[in-house]
Amino acid sequence: MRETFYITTPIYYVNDVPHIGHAYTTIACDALARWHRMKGKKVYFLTGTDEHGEKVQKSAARKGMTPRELADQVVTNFQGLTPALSISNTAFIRTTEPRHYASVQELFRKSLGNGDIYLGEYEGWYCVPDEAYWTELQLEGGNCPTCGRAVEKRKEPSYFFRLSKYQDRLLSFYRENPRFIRPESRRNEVVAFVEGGLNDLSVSRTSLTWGIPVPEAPGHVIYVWYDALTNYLTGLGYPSKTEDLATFWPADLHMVGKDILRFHAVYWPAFLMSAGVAPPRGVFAHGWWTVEGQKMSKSLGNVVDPYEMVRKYGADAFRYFLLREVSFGLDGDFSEKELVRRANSELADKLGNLLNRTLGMLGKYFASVVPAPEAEEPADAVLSRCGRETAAAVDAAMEEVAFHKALSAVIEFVTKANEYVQSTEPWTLAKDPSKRERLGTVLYNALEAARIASLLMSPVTPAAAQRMWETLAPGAGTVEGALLGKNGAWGGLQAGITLPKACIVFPKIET
RNA sequence: GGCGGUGUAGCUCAGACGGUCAGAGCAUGCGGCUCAUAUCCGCAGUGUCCGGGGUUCAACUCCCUGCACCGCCA
Repeated sequence: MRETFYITTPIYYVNDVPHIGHAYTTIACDALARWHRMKGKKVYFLTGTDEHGEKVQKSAARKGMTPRELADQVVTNFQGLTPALSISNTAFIRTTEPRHYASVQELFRKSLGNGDIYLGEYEGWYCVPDEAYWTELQLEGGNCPTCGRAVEKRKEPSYFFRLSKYQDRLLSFYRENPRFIRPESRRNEVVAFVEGGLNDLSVSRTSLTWGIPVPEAPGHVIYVWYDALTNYLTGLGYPSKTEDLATFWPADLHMVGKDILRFHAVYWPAFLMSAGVAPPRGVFAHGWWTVEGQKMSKSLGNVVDPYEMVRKYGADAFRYFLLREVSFGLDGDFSEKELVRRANSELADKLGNLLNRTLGMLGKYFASVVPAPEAEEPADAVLSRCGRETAAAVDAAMEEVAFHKALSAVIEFVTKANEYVQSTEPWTLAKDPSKRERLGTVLYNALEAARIASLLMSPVTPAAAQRMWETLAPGAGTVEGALLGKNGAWGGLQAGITLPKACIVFPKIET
């Protein structure tokens, strides 16, 4: 097992307003980061913002600000996601930072130096009023797709990256690293795309001013993807030979939405190969959300605001729903009714109630002091085995980035634990003084199941898991500091300690 | 137009190498418990496994074909 884990979100375009898509990617990364930390790895988790380009420049001009002033103002929309969604990122990068300029220019120089970047001419359909280029395909009825006005063919000098040269190297890279692109179906698409041949890529513009200057080429500004993708390297300190860079590069996983898979799975490794830097180990393309059965769009006014969801339901329930509802990688439908249903039925009624009902009996029958487990009966063995198997199943699921599988395994285990309580009937045992040892054993096992479950849930519902953890393991530190190997073993619940009489971890959401 | 994928209970989906594979969850109906956040547990279903051919002793599972939907590319 590798001892380190470097995971990234895409950098979000600062001109956008955060929506469920941003939240989704970030939450998925956070759950993985937390999981790998729990396995004892050193984790670096990077997120940030993309702040250059046409749109920022124009928005700023409209507001009478410099692009940088605007960026400084709106970057907080994304930085605020960290506390709101309980995100545990290591760092937050902005492409307007001087260190990023140095990083991009250095990478650019490398490819310029070996001839992979050359000066050519970019030609496209230009909309004068919008100051934007469009490709033949993007045009609508021969006109600008955003304003509908006529476009004209224009040329400008541009630096190109010799992407065409990398077709074979990319294909063999995919072959040698079958898990580089996931899920499988997306991998096939990318391979087919590359097999179809690659065109050289325009990586600079003279029609743009808000961006990173091409070194020694006045008037040229580095264009979108070359600038944006490089953030993953800058975040670790590139081009300085920092300890972080040595420790964490190549990245283990770039988490992306399916719309930007190609840039990450084709362009990015090619840029790196050219510059003599190792390509990342993995890219995972996740799906999109519809909202209440409809496509999410500004014009429909159904854009889901993550801040509002957190205000209404709490970060844990929101995170849980996003990762539980769909097979990770596929599209899903976001429905508040479904969110509430899942949170109430699975988090409150099954998981929360397992803990609370058991604490109630512990208070009543043992003055809240945890008894030591005595002679093991078959039902106990079944439960503890299930606990161990669940931990292994969650581990396997997280390795394949299948959050839905991990979570359904935990809920299944919790259901088994509730069945265990139901079938052992501690309330009946309590009426017979000769069954006191058995009663103690049953309650111990039920509490232990809740403790294991809280640990396994912690990457997805960190705040609630923490409440459970400090209830069941008082003084044992935070759940974030817990290790799966050490704290996840069955029997970790300490006998003799006094626990609270009740603990409502997930209040029911009233509708 | 090219390549790839999907089509299984009302809904969302699982179904390794063809023979207890016809399943789970939700929703629905009925029953049980009482420790608990009116929570938990049990039982019961319903299915032309998209249509049509074929291979086989045997196909939801393999092959061909038709239809529908989706993705990527052009």
